Amino acid sequence: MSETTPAAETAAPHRYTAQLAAEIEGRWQDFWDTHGTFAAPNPSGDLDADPDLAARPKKFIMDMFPYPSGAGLHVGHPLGYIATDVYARYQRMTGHNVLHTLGFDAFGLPAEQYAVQTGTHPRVSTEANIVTMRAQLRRLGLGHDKRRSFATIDPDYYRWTQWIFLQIYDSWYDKAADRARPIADLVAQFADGTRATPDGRPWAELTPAEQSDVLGTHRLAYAAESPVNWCPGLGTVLANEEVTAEGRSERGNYPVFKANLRQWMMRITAYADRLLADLDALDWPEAIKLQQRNWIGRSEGARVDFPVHTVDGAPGEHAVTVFTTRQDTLFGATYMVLAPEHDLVDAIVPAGWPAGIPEVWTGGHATPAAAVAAYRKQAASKSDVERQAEAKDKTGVFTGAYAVNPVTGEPVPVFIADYVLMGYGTGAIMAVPAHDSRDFAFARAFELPMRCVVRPTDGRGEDPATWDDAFASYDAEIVNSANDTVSLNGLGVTEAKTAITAWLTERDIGHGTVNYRLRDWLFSRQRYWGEPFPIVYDEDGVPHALPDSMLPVELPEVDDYSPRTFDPDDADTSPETPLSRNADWVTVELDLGDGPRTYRRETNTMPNWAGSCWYELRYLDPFNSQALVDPAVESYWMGPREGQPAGGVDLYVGGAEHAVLHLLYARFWHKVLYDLGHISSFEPFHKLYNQGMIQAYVYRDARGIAVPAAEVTEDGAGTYHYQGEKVSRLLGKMGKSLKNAVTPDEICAEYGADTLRLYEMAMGPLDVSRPWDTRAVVGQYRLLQRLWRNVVDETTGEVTVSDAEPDEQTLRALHKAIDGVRGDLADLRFNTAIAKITELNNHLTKSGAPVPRAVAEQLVLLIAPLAPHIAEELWSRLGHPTSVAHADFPVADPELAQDPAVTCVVQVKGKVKARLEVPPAIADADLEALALADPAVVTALGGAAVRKVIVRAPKLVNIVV
RNA sequence: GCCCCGGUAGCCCAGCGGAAGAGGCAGUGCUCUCAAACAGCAUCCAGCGUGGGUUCGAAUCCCACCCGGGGUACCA
Repeated sequence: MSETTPAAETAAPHRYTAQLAAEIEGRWQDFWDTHGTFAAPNPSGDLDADPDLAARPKKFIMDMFPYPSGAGLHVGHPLGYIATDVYARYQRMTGHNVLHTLGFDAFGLPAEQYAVQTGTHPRVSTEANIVTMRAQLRRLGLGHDKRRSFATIDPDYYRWTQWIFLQIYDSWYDKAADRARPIADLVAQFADGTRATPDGRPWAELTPAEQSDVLGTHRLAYAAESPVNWCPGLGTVLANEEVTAEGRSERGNYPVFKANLRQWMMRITAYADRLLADLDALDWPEAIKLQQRNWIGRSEGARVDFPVHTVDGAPGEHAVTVFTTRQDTLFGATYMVLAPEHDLVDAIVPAGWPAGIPEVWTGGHATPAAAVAAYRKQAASKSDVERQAEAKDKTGVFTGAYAVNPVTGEPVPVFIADYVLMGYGTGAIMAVPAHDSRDFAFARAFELPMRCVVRPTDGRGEDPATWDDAFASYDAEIVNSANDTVSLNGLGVTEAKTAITAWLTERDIGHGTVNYRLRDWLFSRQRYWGEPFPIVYDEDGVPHALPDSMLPVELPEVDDYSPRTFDPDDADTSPETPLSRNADWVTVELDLGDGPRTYRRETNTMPNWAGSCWYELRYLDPFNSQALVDPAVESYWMGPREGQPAGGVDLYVGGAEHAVLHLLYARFWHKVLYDLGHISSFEPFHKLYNQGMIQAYVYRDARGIAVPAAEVTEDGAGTYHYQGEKVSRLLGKMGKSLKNAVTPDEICAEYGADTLRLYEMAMGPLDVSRPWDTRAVVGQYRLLQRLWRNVVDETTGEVTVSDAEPDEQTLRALHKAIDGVRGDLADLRFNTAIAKITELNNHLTKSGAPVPRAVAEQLVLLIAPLAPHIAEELWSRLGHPTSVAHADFPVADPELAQDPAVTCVVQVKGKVKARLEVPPAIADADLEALALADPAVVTALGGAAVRKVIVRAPKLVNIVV
């Protein structure tokens, strides 16, 4: 955009230019800060300031916690922040006490990696980034309650993160009560014998270490040896949720390996059912609910024991338990598969191959043990990518052992194969090749028998030998499924499941069960830049929780905070925690109640999800030093109420990429705190909204390298050039590396923050992704210029509004706009709200006359949530001494919002033949008579008999002949 | 493979059972200007991805398919 020339400035010295916008915006931002315009009062406590405001209905509006990136913001980042700000401002103007603020999620890998790259201490670089980001966001005019902003790295904040960890650590899940309870209750049960210890000895006879181990199997936060995702390239272990389907780290895209390590875990699985069930009460996008449901992966089925005998051993020596959702097909189970890592494999492998087995079963090995060892080695060396790529080609090997199908009594061979996963169900399956496509593929590859036990409904016949794939439908009848004591023949799938489950239960062979895909949450990381655990170990290695008085456990200053990383492909490495290098800090003398003793600190740190698991609660009461949140304050802002049975934040806006990770973890912590009586809501976020992405064109040269988008030229024929060379164009993400980033700072400088806000909101619906187009920004700038001109004389700077009464047409346009804008803003349809404001403003511009004051003021109020700076300025120039932020939003007069006459379309056989101007309240009968009497209609009918008349007063009459 | 979301003027998008268009960008012409930019005024532009169906009537509802985006993936 070109500079305003001196000539133009002379002609219109008071025009709304970027310079004027910048001046106005800076001035009002200062005003808001000075006057605490957006400070939301609490009903009690140290933020209790304004009882009148606190008496209003509340709205708690939140954005997802950003991490303060060192790279700076591009225009895509603030999209959600602007949207929540517009919504919050609208709610504030419609009589609500609105809490809206923004803090920073400043621990974790991104902040640490940035710090490592730039060679500065994470705290220094992170705090500098926060300062930069705060300045960038301030420029947008966001109405945040800045008193309530904090960062997760503030010791005052992570003191409570640690406190919550201890609450979780000191809790267990009481299945009978279906809630978490203090671990002390469990200790009491063990102590008084209500609950037996695992080995039956009295509780008091267990050593402290043994007691600690027993409690560890119940605690909601526990340390355990388990197979975890070890990422040498990052030097840390990762949660399942942080590993992509390709078996790489979500951050950095490094290979991830399975390793058995002692790590902290969170028993989120205890909450699987509630996390699933409570989704129903939430106002979330269905897609996100679906992703959470899939992640939790509840499936109903049965566990069935298959006795296994080896050729050498006695029958029934071992039993392999399988999990199946198709217990109705048990008669069709013709072989079994164990995961290669299954711990029963070694116990059942015989010394030699049984006689007469097909050659493919042995994998060419001389003994079962050799075959198993070779297959295990091969399976372990395969990356998940390879495993996935080869998913269609089933591999495996016979263990040499046979199990007994408990309903048919037939021996079934037991295989190991990597298509059965150790981590799901029991790590063992019964294979029903006729009715499961994976088993079918395996059976074909290994010449295994199939038995049809569900009659196909697609006419393929009952001989699986002739089939191309398994028949897996549920909507069919069971056949070939009977023994001496039970018959499923003729039953449907559902009835058969019930019947066979009852039969299995009666004989103690199996039972109905529910299985979850969800696993416990790996909670420790080998990082410096995270919350330290408030845990120390004594000389016996028994963990001890630190008392409240010793919190926070602050991160020590260290010289070397870098993670120890390794060759990304070297699986034979193990993590080293940066904190362990600091002996002075690790070894500590404490008095935990039995005199001063020497302890060793936990040197893992918490994952970056920890700080974002509960921040919504701290916004409510950020300075409380006695509790994480005052219960009265929590209940005021988040408590359950009409339409929000679980309570929670009224509106939570953020990207869909957090569908599982953050949202699941935060819900889990919230429920624990609820169970322990600290809060009254049992869901953190009532309404969730996912904003779309702002995309941008990526231009690449012949080598495929991105070229600066700003310097690409377009010719008429839709081809693009950079420095004379043809380049390709593709819609993608916006970012520095793609050389297509546009920053809010440059748009603000060019047009002002109000224009940027309007443009981002006008581009399209909030939840849809759309491409950024810098050229189009000027449209919103023009709107603001016209608005300005409708109130202020560009030459003199005088307010030009008249005291005349508005004419009827203008009044109607105004009330129609008010009516529409209210609905649109309340429903986050900012794009259409802006269109309606533009329409009204254009109407006033076209009329040419000075705008009546009454109309100008209402117009300013209408646009105030969207373009708050210009609204404040005009509001002030119109003579109002107070901020527009708490002014009342206009209310439409329903009479005026409706047109006095509407055009009614008269159709004959669906074709428009006449138009009538009728009052909107006209009765159906009157309208029909009017239509039938219309000369054009009479002509069109040509005397034909009228069969039917459809009347949709007042807009349409359709005559069928 | 499966599951979501979306395909309406050159572009971004309204309309979501009843005359295809709310708003914006770009284009074109004109006004202002010495000229240009800015600004203003006017104007051009689609038959709603494709094919079926339901209906008096479909961009809107249903089915199938195509294209684009996202998610997920041997979960027994």
